[in-house]
Amino acid sequence: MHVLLPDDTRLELPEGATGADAAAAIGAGLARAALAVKVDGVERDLVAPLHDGARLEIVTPSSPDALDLLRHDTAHVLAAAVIDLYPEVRISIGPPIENGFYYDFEFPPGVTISDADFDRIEAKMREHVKADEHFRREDVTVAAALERFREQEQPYKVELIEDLVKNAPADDPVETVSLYTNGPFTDLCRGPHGPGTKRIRAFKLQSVAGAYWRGDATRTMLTRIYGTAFFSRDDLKAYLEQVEEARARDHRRLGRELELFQFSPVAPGSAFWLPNGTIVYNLLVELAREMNRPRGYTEVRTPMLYDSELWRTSGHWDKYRENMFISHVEDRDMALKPMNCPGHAHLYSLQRHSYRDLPVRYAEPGPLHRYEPSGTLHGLLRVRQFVQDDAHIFCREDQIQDEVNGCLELVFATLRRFGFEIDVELSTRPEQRIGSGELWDRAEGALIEALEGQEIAYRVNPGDGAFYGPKIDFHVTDSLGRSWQLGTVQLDYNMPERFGLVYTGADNAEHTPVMIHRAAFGSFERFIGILIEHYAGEFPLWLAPVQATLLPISDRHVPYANEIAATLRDEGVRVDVDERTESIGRKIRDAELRKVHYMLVVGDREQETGSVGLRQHREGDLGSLTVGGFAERVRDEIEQRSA
RNA sequence: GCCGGAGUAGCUCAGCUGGUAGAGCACCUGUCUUGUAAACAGGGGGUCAGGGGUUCGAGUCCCCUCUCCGGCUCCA
Repeated sequence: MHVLLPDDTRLELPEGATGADAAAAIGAGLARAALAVKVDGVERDLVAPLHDGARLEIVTPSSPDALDLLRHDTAHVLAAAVIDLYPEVRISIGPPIENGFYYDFEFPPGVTISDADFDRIEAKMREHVKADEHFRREDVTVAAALERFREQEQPYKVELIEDLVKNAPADDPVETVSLYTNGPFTDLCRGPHGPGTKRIRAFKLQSVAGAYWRGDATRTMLTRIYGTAFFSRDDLKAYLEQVEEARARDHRRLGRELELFQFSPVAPGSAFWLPNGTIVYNLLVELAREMNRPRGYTEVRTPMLYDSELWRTSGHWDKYRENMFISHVEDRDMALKPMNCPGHAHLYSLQRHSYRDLPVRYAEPGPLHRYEPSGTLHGLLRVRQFVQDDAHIFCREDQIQDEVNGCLELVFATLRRFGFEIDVELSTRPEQRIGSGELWDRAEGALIEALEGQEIAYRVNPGDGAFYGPKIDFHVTDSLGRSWQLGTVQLDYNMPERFGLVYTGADNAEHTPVMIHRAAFGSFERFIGILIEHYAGEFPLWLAPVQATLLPISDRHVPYANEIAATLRDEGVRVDVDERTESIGRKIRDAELRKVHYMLVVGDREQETGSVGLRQHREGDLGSLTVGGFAERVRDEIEQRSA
């Protein structure tokens, strides 16, 4: 028989040859490196027999999916080690994930695992690795597998098999399942696996966490152990260093170090913005206003606290009440707004509107409150009080196209400034929805037309739209390669209906407007959290709380420093003066640690010539410059407002 | 909210199996008057998250509450 290799060469092999045989036939080095094979594009074990004419690809450590395979192997080794240590443990699933793998266990009552146990577990794992246990596959009948796992009192495995059978398509019923065994440990597993545990050279257990069985909050909480694995110790080390780098950029840490914001137990989930952070915050709010103004938005201010009647009208009382702060006063239920849309819809209804007035575009950078469960709070990225840069557009059907186009343009213009890569996702009609199919066709069509009209590449996320309409989401990738959902544009036929919104048409009849919800930053809180990590705390000049700091050589130069500071402030530069009685070396060091862009050293020389000694963050000494020259340079740089 | 972990000076942390709280940085004072990443000396500062319990004695052991951290569910 023969197989075809990726470069289309034909490889003759004896009947019944395996992937390992094929690798050996190609070369000894490849045979040693081989982990698995891809037969006609499907991953298989190295020891699986090949069929005549198969397209064959040998999976080695340099193959794209090889790390997943290795990590899956490692997850099995973890389970084997845990069973060694806790024979009573119940096992569930253990897949590879983005940067490693996990395995979920149910430990016997009273047993808890913490990272203090990792040494013991890792030592056990190393025994399995050292033994170079081979991964052996067997295909058994469903009945045999069920019996086996029932006997071993592994209810999660039993449930998995039962569901496999239940969920199989009628024309392709599941009759057998595959089991993989390494050493004493057998697991239900689709495979494939590498040849043996010896390939697991560099692994590390990382953390332990609770995880609901099957991600369902009503079911058992299992103990999840996270780990990672690489083909070489160097790769593992590099990865751990990268994790360390991300930790150093943690916005919660930088927020405190740079005196941007703090949190306090007296207001969980709500930031206290310090003066430096407030500067950044206000600059972003101002940017949002500047984006809105020329695009026909008007700013409005609506109440924070509303009678429950409003929330019943909007549907929030049914669908969103658990996320709202509610208080009972004078026999009425009042709730803080978690979103602006109902207030804006109500505001629209307070006035009469003619078709000539539309579109009406309301923006409101005001605080929102959402009751987020305590366990979900996370620095600025998940808070209970925040401000969205959202706006609501009320328009006629025939205006949707232009308005959506305008929103797309605005979101891109806003986010691009920060040096993010932007991915666009279109979410279409969900199972649970309101409105006719025809309405959805129109709404989705309008979004698609806008995206394609502007030649924006997008991914479709079928069924993930809001119940009232389809949406376009904007995801950005930060400097650490992490993805965040920020902006959104949503079409809404529902809210205007519920609020009975109307406009008078050219035909003198009343018509229902369409509502568009849109935001570019999402929330300022989350956006600043992301920005801090994206820039590692080194904001671009236009956003930096302190743009320049005056460093007098000695006390007698302080008056001159203050004089220059006053001049620069007049020019709109944010500047401070280090008046401490400290050495210049010390002042420079502290300014560098504060990540201040420009350090202006002033001593006798500068005072005599009316200049400043310019030093730039990370760049070092740039020589001397006149005060006017520096002011001009900084002003230009600030005006560009670029990342 | 759920599971696990943690909470000691403003920050980072030490404090062995219970025996009366410590370091570095920061802060304050004094001396030095500094030329491109840390001058020197002295000093103040803690109901050991809060409450209850065990004990002759609790930062240390037990229980409850709060907050934070890592996840899960959820989410801008």
